[in-house]
Parts: sequence; structure tokens; C-alpha cells
Amino acid sequence: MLTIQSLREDKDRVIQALSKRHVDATSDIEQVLEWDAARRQTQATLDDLLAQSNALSREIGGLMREGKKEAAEAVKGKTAEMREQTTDLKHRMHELEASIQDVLCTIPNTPHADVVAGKSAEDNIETARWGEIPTLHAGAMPHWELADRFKLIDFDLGSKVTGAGFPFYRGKGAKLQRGLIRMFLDCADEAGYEEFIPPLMINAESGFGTGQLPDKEGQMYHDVTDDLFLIPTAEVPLTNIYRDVMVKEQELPIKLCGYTPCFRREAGSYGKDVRGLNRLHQFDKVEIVQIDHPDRSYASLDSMVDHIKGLLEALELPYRILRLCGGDMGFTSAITYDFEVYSAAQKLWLEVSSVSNFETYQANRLKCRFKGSDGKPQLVHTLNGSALALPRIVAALLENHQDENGIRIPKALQAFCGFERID
RNA sequence: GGAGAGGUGGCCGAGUGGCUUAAGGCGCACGCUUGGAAAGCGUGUUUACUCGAGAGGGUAACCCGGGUUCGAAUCCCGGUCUCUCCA
Repeated sequence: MLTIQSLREDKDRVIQALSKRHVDATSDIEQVLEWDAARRQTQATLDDLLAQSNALSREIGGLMREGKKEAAEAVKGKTAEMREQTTDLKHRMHELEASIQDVLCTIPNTPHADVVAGKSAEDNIETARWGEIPTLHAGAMPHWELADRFKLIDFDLGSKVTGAGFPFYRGKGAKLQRGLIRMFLDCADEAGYEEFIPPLMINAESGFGTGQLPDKEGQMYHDVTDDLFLIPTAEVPLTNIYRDVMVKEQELPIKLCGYTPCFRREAGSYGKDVRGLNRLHQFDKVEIVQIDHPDRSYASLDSMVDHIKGLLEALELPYRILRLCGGDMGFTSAITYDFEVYSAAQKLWLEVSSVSNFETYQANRLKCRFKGSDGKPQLVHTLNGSALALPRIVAALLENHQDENGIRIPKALQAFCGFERID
């Protein structure tokens, strides 16, 4: 959520920045500012009235103590009207606050200066590329056929037991998952991220804190009986650790990581590019999160990007990095880099990681602050990235490292999996 | 699932309708004292909104949300979390 201060101080800059997303927030912002002015006006009146009313109450208290009952009763009469007024004003305040909040949380984050205007994925900027695209032997298979041939993943069984998008991993397929998770967690640990095993369900407050609610409710599985949501990413529980927290400046940056399954309804996804592991309702992911000082958050973003490069290079997967354009970026992000690996049999670039700086957008919702050198509370910056999401990594590993007889496991991964080949 | 007890500042803890502007203690910061330190003494030590150039002022907040009352940490209702016991 944008801060109301940023709108008061420089609404033109905000409107300008949002235009890169092809969002025209002019009327919403004008409306919010109007309500904000009304709210302040109302508060001034209310505070004044309450001050008077408090004074009268103290007077009554004094008179009662002295036993002057009639005098006290007389003063009581004066307070009746005042009470009605304060009740009205309090309601008015609540209404205005709620209206401001409702509109404010529908306005997305302002893109960083480096983000270009654009409508869709075609306008994203490629900022880096690494690795050779492998030439596969004749008869090379897409990963879903390899998974079937070597009995690594059973999609049909998942459909039977749960539904489409919930595969079973088995045998070396399961071990490969476990090995990747271990590798990613160990690398995050070495890079100074503290490991967590968070809850897989979150409450509505947490959903609001990181920006999944109220807007993207339909993307999460919702247990209505207890009003809990299955996490779409570990970002939600990990970042919400710091909801309503005043952190110490010298503790920054705070670096967290965690492996979790992720659950996404993927409502609206259809047909194309959803075969096999390309798009699932449940998948595994290791997430890295940083809570950082505003002055240093962009250096931290770079370090997260480097961390992910290291993982992909260790897995010997060719990748490219895209800086998303305004129109393709998530609602809460100020800047996002997507990592895509090349899946050689499908001949497709697959997104395997998304790294973002949210600046103060989530922090404002979370109320996560630190005390600056001037002693005043300031919002932190939050960042996160996938390091990494497993299914598409597995897809690319299987496809790119296949030969006539089987699949080669990259050297760096062998120790974690416990085998060198799948055949 | 049932019964009971409880939730007060950074921490401990008093407080059962108005001299509460939340006692007292611990911790922390600064000062005095000291050769230096400790002890001692003194001062200060929450957050949000808001008014003000500033100094400073107003309002709100004792788990959350309602209610009773001129007035609520305190009484009532609902929720939530923790603990104990039972199933």
C-alpha cells in the first residue's frame, strides 16, 4: 500500500510512475486526498470536542467528591448534546478511514525508475543471458515423457487422488526433489539466510500484509470453516513474521529462507504451456526474503540476483534475466527480475524465479519499521525471490541433460541426490 | 469438544468506576559523584493521528471489537490468544 504521505507530498510523481503500468490512478488519488483532508478536519473537531468533554467529566468528578450533587447534575446536562456529536464524528472518522484504506489498497506500487512502461511480457527487457542452449539427440523427449519413461512423476495418479496439477513424485523423481530442496537450502544457509519451516496456512491479516488480500483472493485455496488460506508462496508466512514489528536498525538486513510447498488455484490459466510440470496447483519452492534498510535495499536486490545466478549455473541450465515492464509486474512490486531457463525439448523459456523489491509497499501494510538515526520510526524495505521453484527446474534438468540412455545429474547436485544418472 | 484461570509499557508487576497524568521495580540513556569503575543520587525513557515555523499543545490506545456511564485498565456482551484440568 502506498503511504498517504507520498500522495500528499508528490501525487504527480506517483501518477506518472503508475502510468508505466498503464494504470491511471488520478481520480482515485484525488478522491483519497479529498477524504484525507476531510478526515483531518473531522479529527480536529472531534479532538476539540473530546477535550471539552474530558474537562467537564473531571469537573463532575471533583463536584461528586465534594458531595455537591446538584451542581454535578447540572454539568451532566451539558454533556448530553456533546456526546451525540462525538458519536457522530467518531462514525464519520471510521467511515473516512475505511474509505481511504479501501481505495488505497487497490492502487498498485509505483515502479522504480529503471522499470520501462509496457503492457505485457513482450515489453520486458532482457538484462543478462548465460549458458549454451544444448543440442539434443534425435528422439529427445519433453519432460513429461521422460518422467513417464523413468517412472519419476505420475500425473495420472495425482489426478485420481486429488486432481489435475497435483502430481506424485516417485523413486528417483522424489529423491531428485529432495536433493534440489537440500541444495537450495544449503546454498541459502551459506549466503546467510536463516532457515524457517513456516506454517502452510495463513490467516487473513497475513494475506493482507503481503498483498494477496483483498485482491487476489481467488488465487488462494481458502478453508472457509476456519477462514485460513493455503500459502501461495513462503513469502507470505516469512514476511509476516515481521508484521507489527519494530526492528532494530543494526539488525538490518534480516535474511530469511524457507522451503515450502506452494498452493495456487491458477484460476484463469488454460490450455497452452500447462502440460507436465509447466503449471501446477501444488509445487515446491525455496524462498529467500530480506527485510532491509531503504538505503541498502537495491544492493541487497543485486545480491539476491547473484545468488540465483549461482544456483542456475551450478545446475548447468542456460538462463536469461528479464527486467519486467510496468504492465507485467506484480501488484506490490517496485521492480522485478524474472529468471527463465531454457527447456530444450519444449523449446521454451520457463520462469523459475522472480526476485522483487517491494520498497515500503508491503512494509506499510505490515507496519514493519525501524528507528532511524533521528529516532523516528521509518518503514523498512522488503524483498523476496524464489531460490528456486522446483517444477520447471526439474523440467529443464530432465530435458536438457538427457541423452539416448537416460538423464545426467549435474555434478553440483549429485551429492544432494545420491546418484549421478537416471536411467 | 468441556470446565476454569488469565492477557496492563522494552521486561516484571500494582491497580475492581473519578487526585491514574497507569504506582513500584528492573532494564536502558544522559548527568552528578569517582583516579577509573561499581554503588549511590538526579533526570529522562511507548505508539498513532493531529495542530504548530518552533517551543510545545490536543486526541486516542491497558489483547481485539461492541456496550453501559457525565466519566472505563476497572462493569457488561462477543471474539481471540495463552495456561491448567478433563474428554
